[in-house]
Amino acid sequence: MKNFIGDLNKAFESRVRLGMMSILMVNDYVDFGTLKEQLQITDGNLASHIAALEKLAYIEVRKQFIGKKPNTSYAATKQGKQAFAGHLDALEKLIKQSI
Amino acid sequence: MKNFIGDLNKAFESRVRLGMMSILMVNDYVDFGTLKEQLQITDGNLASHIAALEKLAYIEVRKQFIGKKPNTSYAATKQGKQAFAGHLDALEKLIKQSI
DNA sequence: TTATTAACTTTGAAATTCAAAGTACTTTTT
DNA sequence: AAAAAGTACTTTGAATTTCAAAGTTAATAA
Repeated sequence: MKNFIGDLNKAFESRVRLGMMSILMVNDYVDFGTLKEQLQITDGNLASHIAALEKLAYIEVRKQFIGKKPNTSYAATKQGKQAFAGHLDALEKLIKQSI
Repeated sequence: MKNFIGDLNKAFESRVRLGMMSILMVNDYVDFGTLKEQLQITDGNLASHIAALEKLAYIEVRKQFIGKKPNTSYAATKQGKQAFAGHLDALEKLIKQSI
């Protein structure tokens, strides 16, 4: 009976950030509006989760204009992907030992 | 790009409760001291997480004496195992779509 | 010029998590 | 017999986290 919870990354404990990273693992540059829609949260809430992941350098921001509209997009950094993969690893181990 | 975070169970967002349930999925009746040692938390903290899961009827309590020492043990209920399995399912989907 | 849109920031409240200390009851040690 | 220790808590309060709502900025559209 081993204990894997020590390998879980605190940054990904929240379901919102779990969802965000999951989306950003397979999509390069997803914009604010899309994230908001996918995660079904208010923009203030999303902005603060983004800030948390950005502070850890797990995601990066790209600001541009599409046509004449401002568009902010987010992508997982290499570090972010690595960290998230590690978290998923820990989750998988936990799942396996739970079966 | 589907979104699976809606299927995650809020009761299992905390790593402590995640760890507890993971232990109780494969071990029938684990006692307070063992859980405390495995999870590396204070007894007050453990007690409150236990209370949370008990309130949801995800775990049940058995109080007995072993020799002359009081011994309190916990087991996952059927509902608890079901709920946890559902949570792990959601996590697995999230993991799969993140690869 | 007023309204709208995008992407925030700020504020504050609610919820969560946690450690520390206290408690009750018993057993062990001195 | 008295003091110390163990088990399993409960209570308290503080720190952290999460969240929604409202306000902000800057640009565009009506």
